[in-house]
Amino acid sequence: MLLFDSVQKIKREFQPLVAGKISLYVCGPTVYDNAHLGHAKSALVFDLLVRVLQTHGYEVTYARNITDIDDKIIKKAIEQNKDIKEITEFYTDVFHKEMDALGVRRPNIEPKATESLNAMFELIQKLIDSNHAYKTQDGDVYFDTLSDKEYLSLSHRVQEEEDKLQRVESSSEKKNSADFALWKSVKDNTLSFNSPFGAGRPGWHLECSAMIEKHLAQPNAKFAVDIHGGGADLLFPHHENEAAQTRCGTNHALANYWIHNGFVNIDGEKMSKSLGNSFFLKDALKIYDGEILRFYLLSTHYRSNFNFNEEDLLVSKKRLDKIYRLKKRLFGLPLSDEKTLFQEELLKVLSDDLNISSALALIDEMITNSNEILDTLGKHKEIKKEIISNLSYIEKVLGFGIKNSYEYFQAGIDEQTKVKIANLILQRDEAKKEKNFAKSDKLREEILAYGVNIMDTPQGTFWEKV
RNA sequence: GGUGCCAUCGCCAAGUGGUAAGGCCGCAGCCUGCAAAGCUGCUAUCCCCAGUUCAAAUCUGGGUGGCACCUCCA
Repeated sequence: MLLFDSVQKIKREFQPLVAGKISLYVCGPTVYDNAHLGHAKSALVFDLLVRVLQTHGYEVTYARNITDIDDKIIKKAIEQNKDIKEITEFYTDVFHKEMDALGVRRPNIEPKATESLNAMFELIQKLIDSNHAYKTQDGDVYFDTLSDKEYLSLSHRVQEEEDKLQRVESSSEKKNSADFALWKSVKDNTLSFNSPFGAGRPGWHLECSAMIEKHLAQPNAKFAVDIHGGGADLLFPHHENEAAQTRCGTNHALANYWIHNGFVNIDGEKMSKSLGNSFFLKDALKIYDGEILRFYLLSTHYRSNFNFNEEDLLVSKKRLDKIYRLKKRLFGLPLSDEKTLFQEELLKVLSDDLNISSALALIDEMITNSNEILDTLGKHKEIKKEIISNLSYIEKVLGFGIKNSYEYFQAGIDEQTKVKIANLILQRDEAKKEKNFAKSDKLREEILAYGVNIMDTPQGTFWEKV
């Protein structure tokens, strides 16, 4: 398995810290607003990574945090005159449901900041004890970036000399402009926790380091976890700071491999709250099937920037349709998990830093070959078994084709309409038998008016939602 | 300004030294009462210039054009 390590900037052969096991930590959402397509992309990428690693036989422990302590959450709670917990629980629940719709499996561990405070206190204390952190007169605790010789080694950034020298006169503030808060003292009545460092709130970067120590860290390994992931924008400062905290506060570095996914843009522009062009998942899911969104968002390489547009999304729908049409041709036949060459090749390309384009090309080729065989050798039992096992392999590794194929094609059509369509098809079949094609064509028009397509096959007439 | 990434057919997109995958669209055909679906065939020399090499989309240098991070952000 080759993975591109975004810190070393090369593809590296993956070697786990413990044979057969993998620890993976991914930065999850701050639950103060609806998730957008970018959150979906990130979750999908790591869902795919976990599936591929598991297919290789690794036992993966996957943790993705929920940030439920944050200034933006507090702001929203005040604005809406709601309890903070009400906000965080609501958006956590929405996030879960939306991820389910995308076929993103839940991580094994989903730690929350509010449940990880003791781990954070421990880490802060260690950093203070080792002179990597200091307390200001205001009661804040800062990480001393100058005390970490390797600071900025992750993001390969060069710290400006002026910045370094920019020592602040007042002792109540931080020593260096790059220093970041581990603990922020809070004087108001918003959201505050008691700590050995006084009442306050943790800095954002701290929770990830603390949670990793608490839930995943290998005590005697060189790295706390095998893989740490997140969106490309997190590399600096978030991951840089996490790495510094862990490096200085524990006896190991944070992660052996760093994986960062690319961005989702809309009309060539970055989605952002400030630009007001966020495409929220809840809105996307109203228009498009979750599995189509899954296919679309995964259809280009995870590190590339992704430019969302509806035309390309509809192409993804067509490609997914082809999987389901093949599945429909084999409807009702027993499942099979026979190993095939196709599966071997699929896993091989996905093992090269998740080369999804090559994987999709293999799938299209498999579908075309299978359709051709079914067209010509309709009764070939062994071949059918192979195709079925290939389809279930795609389901397992990529999460495509998980639904019942009839339900997939008829989703969103109510029962009443389904009955009407079925009746019209019966009438049309009668007209066709009588060779009354004028009538049968007229009936077809009526059927198409429901926004569905029909197809005559030797097994009868089927319909699909357009 | 600093750091880094990218530029492949009308569109999306692999390939990163050995002579251009795949999908969409389009065209032609098979199948069909006609369609739809499915199948078959056809469609690019890789932003520009120079260099290295027996050989470059792939390496080097220089352009041009996009983009990201440097502040909360997936």
